[in-house]
Amino acid sequence: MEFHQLRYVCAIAETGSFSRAAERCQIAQPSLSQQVLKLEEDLGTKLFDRLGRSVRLTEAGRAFIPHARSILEQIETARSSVADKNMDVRGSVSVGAIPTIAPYLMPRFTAAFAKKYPDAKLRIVEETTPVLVESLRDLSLDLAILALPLRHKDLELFPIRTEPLFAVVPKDHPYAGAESLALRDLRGEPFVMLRDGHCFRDLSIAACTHARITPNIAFESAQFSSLLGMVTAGVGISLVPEMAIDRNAGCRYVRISDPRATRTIVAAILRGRSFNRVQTAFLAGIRN
Amino acid sequence: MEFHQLRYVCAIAETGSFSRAAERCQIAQPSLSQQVLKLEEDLGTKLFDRLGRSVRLTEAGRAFIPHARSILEQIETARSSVADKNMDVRGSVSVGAIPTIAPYLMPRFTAAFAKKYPDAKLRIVEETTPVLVESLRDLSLDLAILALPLRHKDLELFPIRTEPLFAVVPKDHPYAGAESLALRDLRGEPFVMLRDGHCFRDLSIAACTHARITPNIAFESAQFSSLLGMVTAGVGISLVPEMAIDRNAGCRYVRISDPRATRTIVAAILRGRSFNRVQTAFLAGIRN
DNA sequence: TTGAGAGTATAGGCATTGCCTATGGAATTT
DNA sequence: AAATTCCATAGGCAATGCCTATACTCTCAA
Repeated sequence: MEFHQLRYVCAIAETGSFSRAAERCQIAQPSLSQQVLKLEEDLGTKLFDRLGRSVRLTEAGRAFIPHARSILEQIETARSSVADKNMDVRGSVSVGAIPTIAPYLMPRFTAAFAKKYPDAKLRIVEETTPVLVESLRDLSLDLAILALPLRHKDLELFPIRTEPLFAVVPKDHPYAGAESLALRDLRGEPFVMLRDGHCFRDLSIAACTHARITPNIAFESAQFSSLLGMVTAGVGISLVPEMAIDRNAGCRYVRISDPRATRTIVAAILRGRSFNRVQTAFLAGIRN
Repeated sequence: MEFHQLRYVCAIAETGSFSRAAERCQIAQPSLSQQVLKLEEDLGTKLFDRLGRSVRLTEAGRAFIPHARSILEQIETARSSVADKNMDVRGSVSVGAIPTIAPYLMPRFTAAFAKKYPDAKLRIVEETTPVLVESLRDLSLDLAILALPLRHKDLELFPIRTEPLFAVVPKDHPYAGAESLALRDLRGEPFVMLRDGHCFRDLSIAACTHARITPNIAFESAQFSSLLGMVTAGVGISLVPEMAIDRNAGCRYVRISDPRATRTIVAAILRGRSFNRVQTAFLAGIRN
């Protein structure tokens, strides 16, 4: 039994003629005749009586045709359900972002995205890189906004942006009015930094090590805003990515001139994943 | 979209692996892989994510699989419904018989048939040959028990029995004690016969004509029993087929020795008709 | 009664399809 | 690091579905 055979027998049942059914199905009449014969052999019974020049359903045929019609209808329903799912703007997307990106990138972007896809279901989580990578792997997250470097071959990465690092200094700091400075200029300064586990801390230390300075870490925290408060209080200076600049705080931001003092933000997905319309739109949107 | 593709994707959904699905479907894994790819191209979306060495349904796949399962189930239901109909002992059969056969053949046979097929639905009608032939043609009858000669190419005939003709004479007739007689011996005798429209009348007259006698028809009726009454009363003699012999009547039956003085009874169906189990059984039964 | 027309069935040919085996590529396990 | 496992690709081939041509039968009109 094949689908085209079902289409042919239904066409015969509707038109009352092999020839007209063949026209409707856009095949030659002998081809249709052969396929009907084949189906009848497969089922072990005649579906049509050939009475001279007219054709009539047999009892078995009358029993069969409603099933055949239903199957063909369900094929269309199956196609539609897949097409709908594929184009559904009511889909969901789960996105993770690391804490040094989430508060600066996600609010504005997700507000704009929700406006564009009002029926989409967004789920945003803020976690560290290892946690987010694991969630991508177990498929509880569709997308993660991370920072390089990453060494996961099973992830497919889409660059979003590369931003310079800035030194945050107290208002009365000698470098407060400088247009830029080199990392080596910060040798001997006390630092306030994110604690272990944050990839930005690793990035900062890597940049310092490359500039041959060993940062004296006077204070650690889990969020930039705490760090900024400490800088304002004169406890020490810090490094932040450009997106974390807060113009209203009592600090000054000075661009780091070292060419390697940058952070590349990426969107990461698990390699091999297929996405629905909403997920695809989110990924496309956040890259622009 | 083809049935085998649906079988393959359902097997993957159930086993979680292309390789195990291929085993279950008894085809090589590359063949299954290609068919899944073809279905995905046809639908325009991925049904499965290939994640390293594991496979997982996509959203579109999760939407599709229930439909695919339902379609495959319905295919089996369709097959079953046809097979059931083909083997159903509760089917119906409509049979016609001409008046010179019906009262002698149908009662005993239909009683035996009803005992053998208690759930079958029998419908028996008694009509003349032209009416029965027309009913076969418009499909209101499945089978007709008729007598030769017939000249209908659209009918398929199955011989039941050939029986000799008998002369019916009064008890005190000179031939009453004869073992047999030739038709020519009846020249000059008055006849009582069935009226026009009955094929047995045509048969009788044809036999007489062939024997070179012109029967003097003193009385006509529509049934043998009336004819028998007239013979008993001495109004004339008659011809009857063997099956119409009534041993309890006040007449004597003498076999006609002319070799052409016979009647062949046949079961007739419309050429090209397919039959259900009950109709097939009836036809087979009445031929034995 | 005869010939034309209409409809289904058969025959043979051919492009396409579904399956095969062999093997490549990548991930996972030992 | 090597072996194993799983899916994907490649090339070959038998089976299939369609084609055209035509046979056969029935119906209709002259």
